[in-house]
Amino acid sequence: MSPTKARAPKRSTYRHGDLRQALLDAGLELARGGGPDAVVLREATRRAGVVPNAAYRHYASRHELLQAVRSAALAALAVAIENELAGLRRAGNPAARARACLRAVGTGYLRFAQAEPGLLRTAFSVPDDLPGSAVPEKAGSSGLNPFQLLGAALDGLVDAGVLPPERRLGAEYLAWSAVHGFAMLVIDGPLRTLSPPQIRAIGQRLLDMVEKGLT
Amino acid sequence: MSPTKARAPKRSTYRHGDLRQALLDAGLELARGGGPDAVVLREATRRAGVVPNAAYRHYASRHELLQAVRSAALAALAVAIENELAGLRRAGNPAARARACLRAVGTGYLRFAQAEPGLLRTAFSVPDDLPGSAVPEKAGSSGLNPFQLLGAALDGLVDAGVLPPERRLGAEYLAWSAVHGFAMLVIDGPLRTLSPPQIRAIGQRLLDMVEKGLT
DNA sequence: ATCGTTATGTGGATGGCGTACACTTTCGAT
DNA sequence: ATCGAAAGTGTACGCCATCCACATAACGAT
Repeated sequence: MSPTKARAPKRSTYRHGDLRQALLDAGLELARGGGPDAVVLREATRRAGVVPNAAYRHYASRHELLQAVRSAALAALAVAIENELAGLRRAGNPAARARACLRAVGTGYLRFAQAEPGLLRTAFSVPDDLPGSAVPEKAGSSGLNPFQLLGAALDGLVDAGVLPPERRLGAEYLAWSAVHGFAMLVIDGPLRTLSPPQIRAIGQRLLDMVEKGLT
Repeated sequence: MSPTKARAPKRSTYRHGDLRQALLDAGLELARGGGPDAVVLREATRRAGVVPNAAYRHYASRHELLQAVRSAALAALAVAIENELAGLRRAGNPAARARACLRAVGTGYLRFAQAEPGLLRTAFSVPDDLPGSAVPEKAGSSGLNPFQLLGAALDGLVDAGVLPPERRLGAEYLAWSAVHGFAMLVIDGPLRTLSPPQIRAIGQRLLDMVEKGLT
């Protein structure tokens, strides 16, 4: 018979090389497909070609692995936003440019939500226990997290004279809430069944609302 | 010794009476405390004083029970919003009244989010598989679900001449996104650590933004 | 080069979970 | 009184996270 219980994963080297990273990658893949609940420790070790317990040499628990996946997912979101910002054609008018920046942050967020719903859900899933800081630490390639990218865009609006300075404080929360809420309702909420074009259209109107309501 | 394995739950009657409802209640209680993941079938049956498998006479799977809990949680949200609307002092000006209605829907939503975070998270958790309609069916005591209550408030704005009719279509999505997103970020997102007064203040500004951005 | 030390994986076990199948008890219609 | 369906129980399986003891390979001091 073929060995039904191939318990010991076959690997040329006893050492794995970089199991920690391999587990993170596997976890990200799982999260991509099924959100935070799909990040199953045993499955991650399976994919890394290693016995379940090996994971505990690198993460104290499933929650720690999940936390690492969360951070990575958040960083991926930051990268997506940065890409959106990078693809921005620079309009002459500073005010228009500042507005475009804010919109780019929003559309980057929404684009990511549609492209990687599992990762977005994971990034913002509850950390089960950890108190955690008010705002995520992890950063994208530019060293900024999504929240900071949004803040920068808002600063730009103030500099361009579009947003009155007295309305700047806490404005991140307002803009973020609108975009995040829409993303969530679209990903797994009641707006799930809207067609992609509908979603894009409403997304644009949402950004209109934010822009108008904020300034 | 006390019987370590009290397998057969002690009940005077072999029949339970209304196990279906008892399981729903237990599930709601679990969801209240820990969100959708806390709705554990075995624990629900335990609380109902019944063996795990008994649940399958009333729900085909854990997911079906969870779905029932979801509906109940959504109905609870609708009730909370209705209460907020009921407590509204009727201003003379129709326009002001319509605005107050919209605000009441928003504040009811946010109040519920703070009072029952577990239920709100459960109400909007992903239904795992079911396609489901675009908008929840279940209703509060007035027979309307939260989405419909919001729609009614927006209709009122149009009637009062505050909201241009051409902006009415899809306006629910915009308002809902903002409020829902804020609720989510506050419940288990990065805004978790804000103080309740801060939250209330920002919540009001959020509603300002929606009102201004929408009309 | 040798030899511990220690980091890293393995094996085996425990208890919780969802759920399938077969059995038993009770209720209500006949 | 009888019998069939409805509701609960028992047993079992496989999956999960995690604990403990053990094995092995890589590395640094000698």
